[in-house]
Amino acid sequence: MLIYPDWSGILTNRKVITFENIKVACKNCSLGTLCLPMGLDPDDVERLDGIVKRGRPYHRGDHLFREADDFQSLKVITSGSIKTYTPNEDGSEQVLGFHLPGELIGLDAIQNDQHTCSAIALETTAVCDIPFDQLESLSISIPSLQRQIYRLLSREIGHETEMLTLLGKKSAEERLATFLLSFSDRFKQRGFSASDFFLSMSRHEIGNYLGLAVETISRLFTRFQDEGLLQVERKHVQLLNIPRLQEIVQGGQGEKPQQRQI
Amino acid sequence: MLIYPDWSGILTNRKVITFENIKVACKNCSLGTLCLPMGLDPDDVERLDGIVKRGRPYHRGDHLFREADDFQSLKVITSGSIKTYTPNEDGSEQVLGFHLPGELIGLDAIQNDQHTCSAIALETTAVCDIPFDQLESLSISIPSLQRQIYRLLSREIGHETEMLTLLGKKSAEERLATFLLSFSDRFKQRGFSASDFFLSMSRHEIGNYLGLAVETISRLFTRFQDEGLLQVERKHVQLLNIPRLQEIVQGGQGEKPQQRQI
DNA sequence: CAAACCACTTGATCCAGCTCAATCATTTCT
DNA sequence: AGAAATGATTGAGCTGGATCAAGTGGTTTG
Repeated sequence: MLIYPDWSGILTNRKVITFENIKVACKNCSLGTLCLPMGLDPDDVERLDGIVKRGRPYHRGDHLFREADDFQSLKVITSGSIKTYTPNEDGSEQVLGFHLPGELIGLDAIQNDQHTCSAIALETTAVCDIPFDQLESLSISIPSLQRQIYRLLSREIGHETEMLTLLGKKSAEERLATFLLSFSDRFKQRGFSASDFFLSMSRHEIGNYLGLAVETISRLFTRFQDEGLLQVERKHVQLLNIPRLQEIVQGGQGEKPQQRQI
Repeated sequence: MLIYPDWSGILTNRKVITFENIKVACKNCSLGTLCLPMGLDPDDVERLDGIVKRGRPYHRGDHLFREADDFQSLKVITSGSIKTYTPNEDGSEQVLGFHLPGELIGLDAIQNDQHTCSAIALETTAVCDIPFDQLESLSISIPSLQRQIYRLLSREIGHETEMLTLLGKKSAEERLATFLLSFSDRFKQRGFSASDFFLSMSRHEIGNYLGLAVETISRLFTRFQDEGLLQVERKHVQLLNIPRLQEIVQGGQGEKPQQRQI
């Protein structure tokens, strides 16, 4: 599924090639408009290319990094998908996000040069590695890159802010609808169908992410299907009534304005 | 309460002084170790001083900015306290945070040069204004400042991540204990008592922030008081058993590890 | 190809926290 | 000072979603 790099040359045994050295060309990458180089001029993208590395692809269940690992580089997903989560003291975890191609992960680790969450591949996944110290140096000499990094960090804050509202105020129904439409939008942005896609994560992980029990997720899928909003079979989802889902996200039917505070 | 600037000279009418022009000296500020200049060397702090402005103080209920306002500058609180929140379509709101002296607000606005939340003073509050375009320029010539901004943005992401776990997984009791200990720590960092302080926000706002009803907050305060964990009267809180509150934050009594996923 | 396992679904029951409602206390307004 | 509005507390009852339990189908393993 999704955009896929061509590993054929690499996987033949003509020659041993260290993955570390594979040259990546942001300028040819289809993710250009979503990814870090977005809005940079061609010369600067060239310089960025100089520090970006592509590593070996990850398989389902492989970790990109774990909480408390030293922070070396930001990762940009180029294909596949990633789950980030924080392991809690007890064996449980909080899922923080699901990440698609073009998205940057590891931003939380800049603070202390140490990862504060873990990242695991949900399917076969390729990433670009951007060593952060080099990115930092480069951003001193490329103001538009510096600006871009500020914006990306700020965007991440904005995303998390939206999640706070989701978890603080929304009903189970609203949460799942929001979740589905988020994927719909993101797939669309990436040139895929907005209404027919595969979710790479389990019901359990969806529930964890949305602050709901697995059973609730399962029941909601059934309910949405019964109401003709979607068709779901295992990980395959087809949205049949996006406008109605959008209504649900807006607060479903009966609003109730809250009294002001202060 | 808290650190207070001396306005006496300004408020006399010897001379009209525009507040915009008041020179701020980060190097003399008691918040140095908490605030933006943290870790910069003295020369660089001097240059930062060149762009920092102090405006007129805000009174309870005044807005520092509102959602959708153009983004001009980051704000650092120097005294008082601020609530940030996102107004929802209907009249309700989601409280995003409560901010104390030394804390930076407006970081979410960098993304689109537009504020995505509103900020309102909970009491008389003074702030420093840091015009962001100037900060950005300055950070190109001061690498350690650039680094500091990256870290602050990353730290904000980390905070919000913790809130996601709070809202996604914790019980009402755990949420309020976390909330109280967060203030305890932050007051302590600022040189105030860790166990005796005033909360400047209403029960309603606490509830909104923690994803709980007002009544739940009220009942929990009563319960905690009955259990001897704290003494509360209106906005005045005295923590009597911080270790026990810490236990509650850790998950109270009976843990229950969750099954792994994947 | 069976056996074991796992993800998911569905049903039944339970309960933490919400909602509704009444009372008080405090602040603000006239 | 008295009235009105706002904020906080407390009680009673309700409910959305959790938990517990059982069953189903898909997938992996030996």
